[in-house]
Amino acid sequence: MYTLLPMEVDIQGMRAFVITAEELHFGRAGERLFVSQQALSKRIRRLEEALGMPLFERTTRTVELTPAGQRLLPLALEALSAFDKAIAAIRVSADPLRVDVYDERFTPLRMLRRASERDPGLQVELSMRQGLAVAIPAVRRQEIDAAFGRVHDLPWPWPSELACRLVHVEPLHAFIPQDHMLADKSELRPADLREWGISMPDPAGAAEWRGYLRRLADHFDVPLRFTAPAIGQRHLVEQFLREKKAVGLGEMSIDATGTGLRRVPIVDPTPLLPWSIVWHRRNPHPMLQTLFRHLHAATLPSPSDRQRWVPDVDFHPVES
Amino acid sequence: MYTLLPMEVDIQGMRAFVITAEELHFGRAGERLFVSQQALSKRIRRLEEALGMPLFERTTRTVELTPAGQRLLPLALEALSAFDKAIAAIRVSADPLRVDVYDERFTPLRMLRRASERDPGLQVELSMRQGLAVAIPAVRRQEIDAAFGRVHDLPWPWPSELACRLVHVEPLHAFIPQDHMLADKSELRPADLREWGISMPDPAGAAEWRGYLRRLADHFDVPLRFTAPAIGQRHLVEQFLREKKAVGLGEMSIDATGTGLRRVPIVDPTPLLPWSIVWHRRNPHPMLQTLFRHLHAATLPSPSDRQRWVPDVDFHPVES
DNA sequence: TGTATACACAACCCAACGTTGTCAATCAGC
DNA sequence: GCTGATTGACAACGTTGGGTTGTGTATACA
Repeated sequence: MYTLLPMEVDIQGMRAFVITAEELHFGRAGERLFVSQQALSKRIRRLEEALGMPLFERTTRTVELTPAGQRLLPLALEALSAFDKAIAAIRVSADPLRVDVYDERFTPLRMLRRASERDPGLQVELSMRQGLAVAIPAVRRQEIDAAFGRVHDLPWPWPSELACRLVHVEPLHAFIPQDHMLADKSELRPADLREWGISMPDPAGAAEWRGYLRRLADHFDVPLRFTAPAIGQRHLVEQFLREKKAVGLGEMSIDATGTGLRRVPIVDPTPLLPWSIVWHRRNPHPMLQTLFRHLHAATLPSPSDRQRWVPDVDFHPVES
Repeated sequence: MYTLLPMEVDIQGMRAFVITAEELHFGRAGERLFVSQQALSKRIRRLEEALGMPLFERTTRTVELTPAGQRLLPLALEALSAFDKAIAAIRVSADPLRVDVYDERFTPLRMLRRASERDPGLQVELSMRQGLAVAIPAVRRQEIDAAFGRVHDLPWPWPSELACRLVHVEPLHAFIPQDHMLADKSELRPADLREWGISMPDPAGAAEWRGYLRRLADHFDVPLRFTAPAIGQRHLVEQFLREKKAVGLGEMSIDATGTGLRRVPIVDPTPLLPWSIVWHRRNPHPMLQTLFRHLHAATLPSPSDRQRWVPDVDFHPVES
């Protein structure tokens, strides 16, 4: 027979409580916890039932802590940190987490750096395989524990043993030599690039980024030319500087000062790079969820949003 | 889409670890945790996978902590106590747990007293309805949160919304006036009682205890007489003292000194009273599992054990 | 008053985690 | 040594907790 115990307070519930108490907003807190608003609502309700009293006072528009919730918050933080401490103490001697960040010049490296700054126990071993199309087989073989990249336009169907999650969307800007005709523009529209064209280093093995650029060029009817594969940031800058006509694209957060390039926002719409993290569903590495705790779920713009653009396929969840 | 997180360390796992580290025996630890040895084995294995390293060194005959396990133990205790503290702090103002202990003179009251001594946060409101046959309807109506008693020979089939669990088996001894012919025996066999008979106060509404005594008397072919219902321990003692021939039965742990009664063990076999706790599967009371944590699972003797006896029906799980 | 946005409720469904029934290895006693 | 009891592990199976999406309802603001 399968006897039930009444609901017990669990760590997930406590974490949900703490995050929700910070955000005071079920939707945002749900995103941070990688669950839907409804699921979080259930979790909190379960916790409240397990504790026997409400922790939040909700109206349809506002969320605030009840007195009981206020009392619980510091104690919950303490309990969670005691747990994390216990777990971290055991894991110190464990293997570092092996993560592929695509390349030194993209957002994933920055996200990872921020995570490991916040959590010194999070030991990471980087790899840069220049593309999910290359990194994914390594994830499947468990040679690496996680990889960042775009999960569409891969050369094969999605492997069912892998899971992925959107963790960031990064606006694309144009990077233009200072003596270029467009260099003094304060912003550009994709349509403005039609006569100039886009020039990008060949993503080589990264089928998914080639796919992204192809879809971008096709959608806005902009000529696209691939130059030699770029080896490192400096090489990339040199390639961009050589261009007389076509412009290069790069992530908004890249710092162009001192390179001879100017960064010009692209608007109306702004193309977004969707960054997901990919991992093996059965990967037992204990530090994976520690990493997840430092990443927030991101959301794509609404398909009807005319100010921002991602390829149509990216709206569909990946399927094996 | 339903994305998986890799396994996370949970409280259940930590509690399992702590108990197992105390017992160093999966079977016994499983009993204390109210799960089977196999389930506990899985739990520990999950925890070990979540942490990325083994915590126990097992052979088929021995279990010991690995160095990692030794390091974890004090931290785990600390984390668990931080959790319990947080939970307890919230629950102080909550309703007390309403528990039926059958009667002041039986084991459940002692078990409950021990639990509440160990855990001052466990506030209990007692009731003594003199029988599960009376208490169970109250549990179903959620008037009380739990009740102790024997779960067989009830006047109706087992209500499916209730769960129960064996938490104690208590040997029955004979209580005999000091001037009785049998009073100087050091032990009695059930067969010895045939010529004397058993005299017990009428369990009144407690069909399950009447059933127990009936089965005991029938099985050993001992005459059984019910006297007036006993109101309290003193009344019971008086009834026993009045007997010239038939002997009374009572729990081994009852202290008879100063009552004029002598307690004589019954052996070959010793009848055992099976005490279970009963609760409503959906009872959300937060302190129920706190109570459970202080009760251990008990096990009946093997049916082939000739030294101890319980009614045959008690070996079958209750069914609705 | 219409629209956007908040949380809750309902239906569905997957996989986690319990169960029972074995099995293999070891120890104790004859 | 063999035999039986007892250990933890493995396999197959079933239930349900807890996720999902879709919808409902109330509030705030233009």
